[in-house]
Amino acid sequence: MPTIAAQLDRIFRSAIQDAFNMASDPQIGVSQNDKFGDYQSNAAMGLAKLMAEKTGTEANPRAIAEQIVAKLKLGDVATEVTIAGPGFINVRLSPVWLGERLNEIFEDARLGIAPVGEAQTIVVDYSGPNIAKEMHVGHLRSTIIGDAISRVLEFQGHKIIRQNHIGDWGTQFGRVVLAIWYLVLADHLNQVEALNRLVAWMKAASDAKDEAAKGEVVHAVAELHRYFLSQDPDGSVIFEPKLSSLKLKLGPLEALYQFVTAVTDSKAAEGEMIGENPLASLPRLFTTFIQDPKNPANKQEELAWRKASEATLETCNEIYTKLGVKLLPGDVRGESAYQDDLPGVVAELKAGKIAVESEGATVVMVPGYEAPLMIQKSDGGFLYGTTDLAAIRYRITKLGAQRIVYTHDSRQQQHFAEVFWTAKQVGWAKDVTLEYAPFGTMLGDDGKPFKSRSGATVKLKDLLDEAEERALKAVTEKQPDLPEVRRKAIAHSVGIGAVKYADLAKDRVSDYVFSFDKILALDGNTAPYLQYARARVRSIFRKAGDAEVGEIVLESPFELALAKHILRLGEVIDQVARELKPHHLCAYLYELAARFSGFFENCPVIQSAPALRESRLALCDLTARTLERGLELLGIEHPEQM
RNA sequence: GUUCCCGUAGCUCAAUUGGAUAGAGCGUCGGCCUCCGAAGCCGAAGGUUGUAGGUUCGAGCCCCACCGGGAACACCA
Repeated sequence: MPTIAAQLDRIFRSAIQDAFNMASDPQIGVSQNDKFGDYQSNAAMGLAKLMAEKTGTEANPRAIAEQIVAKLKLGDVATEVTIAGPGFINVRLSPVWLGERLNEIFEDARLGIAPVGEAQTIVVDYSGPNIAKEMHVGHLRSTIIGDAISRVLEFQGHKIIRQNHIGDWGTQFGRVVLAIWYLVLADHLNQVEALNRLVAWMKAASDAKDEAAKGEVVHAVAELHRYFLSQDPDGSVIFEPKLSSLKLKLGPLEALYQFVTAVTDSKAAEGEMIGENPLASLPRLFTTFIQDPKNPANKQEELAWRKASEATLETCNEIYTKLGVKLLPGDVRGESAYQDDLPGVVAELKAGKIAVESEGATVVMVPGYEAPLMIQKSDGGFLYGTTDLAAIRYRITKLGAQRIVYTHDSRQQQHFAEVFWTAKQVGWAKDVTLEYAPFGTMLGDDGKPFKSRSGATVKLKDLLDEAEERALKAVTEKQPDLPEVRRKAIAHSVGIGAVKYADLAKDRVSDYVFSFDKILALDGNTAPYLQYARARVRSIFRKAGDAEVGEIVLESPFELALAKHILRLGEVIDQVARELKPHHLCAYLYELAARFSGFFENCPVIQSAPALRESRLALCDLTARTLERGLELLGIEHPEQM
């Protein structure tokens, strides 16, 4: 069944055609105020202006509205059509017709929402964590929003290809390899404690911004480094043999990675020589090794990099599972996957005269931007823009993408604008829609970026754990008699759902303030409220026993208000898909729960006479199924009982 | 310096992308449990949409200038 808005669009469109012999958008919208009607067309005012411009004489919008209304073939859809204000055409839908529509969608698992006519292949690029770093709250929004958008587009019937463009390449890998080298050597040479002491010392010196102390640490690190090197000069004695059997864990790796970064970035590292190189240059050295991974001489570096990737992805997958996000290991195609394509990308851009040489580097001058998009450094190295362009080309030519959606934070706005422009200019994305769905920062109660009390970035896992713990506390308080397994399962659904919903319910473009108390509240636009509303509807059926569900007949205004809203799900899904903004669906579900409350308070179900009871039970069932479908499209669970 | 995003009730957020009287929740005040789940529901108070112009039948939304907050800007990703 087409949406009501779509049906009215068609009817009004042909009425305008009949009246004025012209094609025009009838501007169908839902009435804001119930007293006007249910839907309205705002076309008359625009048409009046258009005609005035054409003929040079004044046109009265109300008269135009009357001519449209005269041609309307609404059949049994509406009971009332009125013209109001400057020329609004208000339509009140027929309760009988609405009842028929509900009975029609009742039989349909998709709730009457037809798949789109022309299915597209859409790539959705989201999450994108970095290797050797645990996911933190900064990755939450991309992961959650990207997942919800994917689900909605998929439900519409599009072919969705999820792409996890992980940060698994680049100059930072020298540091990662160096960190693993320290890890392995320290372990084998009984220097773990010594290394840990240095790590703690460096952190203290960095926190205190004490340059002199940092210099001392760097000196000590260099000493340990030289000792390691003396025991295993080319990695063949300890590093390589131990590497293949190494069980690398992300936690220790990340700590050591940060340590290596702090050490090699410090000024003192320039003065500390390791063989022919200063300590600071070692990461760059490893980076050059790793950029030739197929060379047998670089086997150990390549293996270390792979270990780091595996350890990171393992942890990410745990998070994805916990979040109930539909990102699978097979969706991972990170920056490293495009390395072979980069020279070709640059060559093609140069051949097309889109990229030019500038100060020894290769850049694309994008109109409107002062800074160009860099695609090759003067030393021949490539940049993330190059990788992004290679990914676009791959997605279009190999994956057959007709639309590519990026959910990444708004700081990348300029970067994506330049990359998209370049992809269009070179011709790869000629008939492809490239869309950037940016989002703002997650803030703490203080209005500053969300951090722990000590000021550190909050690990995503810790945030989710706390949400579940708080939810468990609430469940235990309200339902102490439930067995612990059940309570934990509910707490998982509620806690994780609350975090996800809080993120999805806000317009993604602006920053938003995160507060555990608010997102877990049972009042207001929260996941627990919707989950509760749905559990409450379902409980009616437990109470009703074997009562039958029957034909829906709408009489009470509360039934009508609920019915009209249920029938709007398809319109809202269209809107979410068009704008890539899941918060419209959240607002819809919240309104649905509110209208159900009105119905529930005023319309007895079980105690009613058989025919009415059957009708109202069917309405309850449709409400529950709409809530369930909506929550599923957001990626949020709905426990049977709370 | 250039470019971009955001300023809406005390607080957290909406407003069908230019439509009618700017809506919710929290908080405040007042009601509702012999009654289908009170983790709930109903009602009241609360606004010069940062400021000042402009565009038109109509502006929270578009244009201009300010004010305030945030961000990105050549060899990191």
